Amino acid sequence: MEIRRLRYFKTIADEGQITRAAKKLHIAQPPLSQQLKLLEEELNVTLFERNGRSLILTESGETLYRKTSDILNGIEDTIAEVQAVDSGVKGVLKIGANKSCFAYLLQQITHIRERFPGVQFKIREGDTYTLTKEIYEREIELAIVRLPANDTEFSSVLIPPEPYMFVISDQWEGFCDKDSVYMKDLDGIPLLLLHRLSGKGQFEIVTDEFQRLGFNPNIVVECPDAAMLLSLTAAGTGGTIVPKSTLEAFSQENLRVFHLKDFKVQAEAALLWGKDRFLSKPAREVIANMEELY
Amino acid sequence: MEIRRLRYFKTIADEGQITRAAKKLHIAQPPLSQQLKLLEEELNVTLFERNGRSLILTESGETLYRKTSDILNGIEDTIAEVQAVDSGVKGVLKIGANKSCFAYLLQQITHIRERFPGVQFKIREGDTYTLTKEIYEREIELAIVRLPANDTEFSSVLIPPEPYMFVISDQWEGFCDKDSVYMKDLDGIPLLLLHRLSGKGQFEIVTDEFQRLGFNPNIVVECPDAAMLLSLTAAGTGGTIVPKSTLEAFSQENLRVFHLKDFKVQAEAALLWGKDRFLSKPAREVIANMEELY
DNA sequence: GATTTCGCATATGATTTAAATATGGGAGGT
DNA sequence: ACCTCCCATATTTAAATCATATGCGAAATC
Repeated sequence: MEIRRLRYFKTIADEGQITRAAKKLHIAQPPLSQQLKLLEEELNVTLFERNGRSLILTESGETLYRKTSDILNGIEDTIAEVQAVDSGVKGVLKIGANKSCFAYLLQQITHIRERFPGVQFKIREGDTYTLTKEIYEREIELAIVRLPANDTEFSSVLIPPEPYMFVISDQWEGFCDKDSVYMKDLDGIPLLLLHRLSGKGQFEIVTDEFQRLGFNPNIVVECPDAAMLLSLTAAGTGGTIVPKSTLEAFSQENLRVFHLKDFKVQAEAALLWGKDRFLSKPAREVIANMEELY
Repeated sequence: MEIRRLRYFKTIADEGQITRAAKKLHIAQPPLSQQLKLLEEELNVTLFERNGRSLILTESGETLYRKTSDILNGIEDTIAEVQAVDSGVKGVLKIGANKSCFAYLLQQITHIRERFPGVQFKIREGDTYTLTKEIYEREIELAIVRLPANDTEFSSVLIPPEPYMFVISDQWEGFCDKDSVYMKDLDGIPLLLLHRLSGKGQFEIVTDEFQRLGFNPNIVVECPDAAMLLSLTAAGTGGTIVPKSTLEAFSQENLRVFHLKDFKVQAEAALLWGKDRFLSKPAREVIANMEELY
């Protein structure tokens, strides 16, 4: 049973006449008579009682008529929904980010919510390795992660490097009173560092930098979660080194923040997605927005 | 959006491959590729992400896929239901009858319930005039009525005439003790007669018969409802004259029944339906059954 | 009651649409 | 590097749909 036939049938039933229905459908009368006949033959059912010039629905016809509206409306709704999803008006954006990149994620979510208020978000958190794997397995479309990352299978928008900041509790006694420090000032301070679950990451970058300057850092905590790290820091466990934007996302009370004057390495992050992957409208919008911003 | 396309789409999604889907659909691969493309163009949406030889549903595609089953099932169910209604397996038989013809109606309902257990009944009760009007207005398909009736607009199956019976309460004192009586025996007995709301009917037939024999009946009740009539009779109000079958339908306690030896007129009834009207399967079955029986 | 009007049905030719065959190209697998 | 598998395009063939012309019967009008 083709939908055109159903639509024809409904119009005939509505108009109570083939001729009038044909006009409404912008076709000639004979093909409409023919299509009705074909529908009846296909269903092997008499749909209209023809008596002279009057058409009256049979019981089978009534039955079909009652269902027809549901079917046609269902199809129209489906088309509308599919197009809404495609246009990004509706849908789910599955996106991941490192905790330390949460500030960027926050920014993009805000942006998408303005452009496409109907879009839902499924957010994954994890280290760069985990998230790239999840892109590969299509569990997420996009990820905002700290570099380095395997970029042979991913396209990316680079986010401008941002400085690492040193953070320590404002209750910490005997620390310098300016707003920037040198690496040597950290000597002896217990350090809490971000640690990735696998692969080379910031932990290695920071420790390498210490080694370059000839220090041997006193690392007391390695933690993969930036929010936890800052919480521990605020509690006075020690000092930590995090990218600047991380501080914006997880702003915490009782923290003092310092520039690190001779810490040359900067935190690099990027928005990643699968090479040649189909991307939803919201995903494309995030990419476009990132490219414009950075 | 044509259903064929939807079916094709669903098959492709199920099989995850155009080639395999084409085999399942018993068509060649190229037209299937083409139809998928046309569907995408029609919706202006990308349904599958094509990457080399793999087809993966996009979010829009997923959305469409989820709805497609509902739509296709809905259509199949509808077809099945329409055909069921047409074949009489399901449906509503709208039928009317005089109260005095209720025995025939009972018989036919029993018959249809055996043949088509799914059929529902809408029963109208009324006098012949009312019921023929209801046929004309399509409120009922069939009517079993006492004659005479306007037969220019109706087709009919005649039911063999049946004798009128005289009925009186068994509490009635001083009445004859045989099982048949003559009209003259009714002289003086208060009579309760069926009366139609309009047109000429049994009331006139019975009174005419009395006049033919030179009696002047003592009519104390005129009532259009046979069941009420018999109830009044059982209560000892008087005697009544009804067709034999009526007694079978509304069998009542405490009644004595007599043949009327010199009452020549017999009760005539018929099954009526609109000339050239479309009739449902159950209606046609009732007609066939009636024709066979009588 | 004759005539006109209206609406459905059929027939035939034209147009559009779908399917089949043949073929090319790109991604995986060997 | 080769072969295999699968999708896409091009072209031809078949089928379905539509339009035009026309006939027929029932209602409406005079």
